[in-house]
Amino acid sequence: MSVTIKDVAKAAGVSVATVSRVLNGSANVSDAATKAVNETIKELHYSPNFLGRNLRKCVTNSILVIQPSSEHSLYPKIIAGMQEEAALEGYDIISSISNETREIENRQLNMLYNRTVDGAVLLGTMFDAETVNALAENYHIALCCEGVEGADVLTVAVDDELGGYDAAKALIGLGHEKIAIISLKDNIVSSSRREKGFFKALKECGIDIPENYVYRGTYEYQNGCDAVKQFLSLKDKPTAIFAISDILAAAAIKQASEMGVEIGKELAVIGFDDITWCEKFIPTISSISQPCYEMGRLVARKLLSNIKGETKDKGYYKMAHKVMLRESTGK
Amino acid sequence: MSVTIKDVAKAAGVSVATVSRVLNGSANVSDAATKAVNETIKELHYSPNFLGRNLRKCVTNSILVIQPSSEHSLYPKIIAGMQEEAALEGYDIISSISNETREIENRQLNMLYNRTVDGAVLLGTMFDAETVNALAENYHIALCCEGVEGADVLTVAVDDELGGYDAAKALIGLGHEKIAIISLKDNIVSSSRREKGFFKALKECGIDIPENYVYRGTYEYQNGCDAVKQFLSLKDKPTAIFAISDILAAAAIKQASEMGVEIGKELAVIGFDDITWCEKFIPTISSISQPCYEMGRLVARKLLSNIKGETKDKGYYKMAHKVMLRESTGK
DNA sequence: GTGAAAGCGCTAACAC
DNA sequence: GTGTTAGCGCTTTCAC
Repeated sequence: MSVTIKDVAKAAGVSVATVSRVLNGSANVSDAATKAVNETIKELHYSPNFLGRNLRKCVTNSILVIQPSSEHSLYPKIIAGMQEEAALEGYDIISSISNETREIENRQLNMLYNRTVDGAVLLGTMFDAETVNALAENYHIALCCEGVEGADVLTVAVDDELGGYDAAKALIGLGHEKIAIISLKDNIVSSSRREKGFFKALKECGIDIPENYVYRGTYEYQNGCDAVKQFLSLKDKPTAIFAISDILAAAAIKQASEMGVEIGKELAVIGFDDITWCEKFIPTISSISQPCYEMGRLVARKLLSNIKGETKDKGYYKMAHKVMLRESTGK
Repeated sequence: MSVTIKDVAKAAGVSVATVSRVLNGSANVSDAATKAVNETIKELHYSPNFLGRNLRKCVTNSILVIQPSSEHSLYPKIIAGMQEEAALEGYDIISSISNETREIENRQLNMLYNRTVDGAVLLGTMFDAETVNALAENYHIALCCEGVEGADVLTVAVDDELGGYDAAKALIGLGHEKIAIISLKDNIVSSSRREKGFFKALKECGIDIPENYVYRGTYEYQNGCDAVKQFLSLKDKPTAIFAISDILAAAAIKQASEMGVEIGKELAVIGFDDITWCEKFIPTISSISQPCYEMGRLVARKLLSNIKGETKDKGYYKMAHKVMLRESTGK
């Protein structure tokens, strides 16, 4: 059906080996042969079948990235960084979405098992340390954005604890002492670290918050609304809120606004991640910024280096975050 | 290095053919053999190498989807729909981002040329009709979300013209007559159709708008701001704006708010696409909703049917949109 | 019900 | 500088 290397060889009057050599720019091929082959390739619209090539070479030149969710606007930026870096080595990045489902995630990892890709990057995984470690034992994988507690796997992420710490410090620095937090019920590494850093900062500054200043739910937008409803129903209302994600921060802001609270004046809100909408929102949202693009580049570079066998890097790389203060925390 | 079908055959005491039969559930294999093979597979942690399988079968069971941009929040929903539908047929969806660059898009289409995927869906392409047609001639491709004028290729999209028409009608229905539009300078099919529909509605209702009620720029957020600055600097200001994308609508709203205009009262704004943030924004944004998930499902189903050779469908499927009225157009 | 063997398209020894 | 050939891992006829 489709034109193969054999067809090209025949039409160009050379052997398949020569065609292959031209294709791969390897070894010595006479100018005449090179020209003949290249012309024939164009004429016949030949494109090498990578299934054959990859099978033979035992590489695919592509790596998979699995996104747990499609709604998280950091991921595309990370992937863009990976793409840029991977392209330098002739690698493609292909991505898929697991919908935070272990079953789907595993199905997608099949590409790793069945050698359709050379490696995989998990932007947050549903697997536990044991599973991830076993995976890393046999394949080239890396975690990005979200580590796994106890995993001994190449990881690139911000220092979430320090991020949470800095968020709290920023609020304290603005004079707040009644600070509430919107966090997660589930024990997600990044968020529990952010929470940990938050409390560490409070403790350092001698600030003690009541239990009902802590709301734990899910990442869902609605949870941010519910949290604020709880906070604003208290007789002693908080004057500031740290939300462990921007979506929750946006929800908190919207809910508070609807309840007539002036954001940035009566109530300060800071989020985490610094998604694009933070500076498009009304008011603009303060946040902790992750260097997504750089994270993507780094994780790709490290993983590729592992794949190429140059290293067997299982390091945990902590990237520097930035505190972005905007209208939601006052001016 | 890694365990192959041969290893399994040897360990299980059968031939590779039998292992293959068990793997594919094909033909008759004795219970004993089946059991032996399955057990050996588990023991050896065997996973078939798809490069071999795919090469042999001339299929990859995966289709590629190319996103022009990573910032468009409709795409993930469309892809989710595709994934769901494709899974039914045992197909994987893998995606990549072209950054609206023809060169990158073409590089990613290599996966199609070199048979790494069985087909591709383009969520808006930088290619012209001729190129797209040539592509469709030799490969299985489909367009989704964004058609190409003059292309004879399987396409799934909303009726953009009708969408623009309905948006204008909605504003007119709310009593507006001074209606401005934020559109694109570039001749992108979807936006020019939206614009066309907009003007059609105006004409039908005998409404004539001055030239400076029309702002044409890019998809960039900043353009929405600039547009509003222009509109609000006029002595005869518009009372309503139709933005051909939600990002531009959000920008318009933010800019107008900052200039002290009360959205929904003094100025109505309606966007297009109905991205998630429309109902999270302050105020919530009216928009024209696209049935993303369904579009993804349909395009996957149709493309797969083409791939399977059941059809050679080059139809243009128009999906029904919905008008979502929210706070930005008044209550 | 099972095995032997051909061959998918390609690359890389090896020989000349 | 070039051709011949083995073989990557797999499926599938074709015998038996």
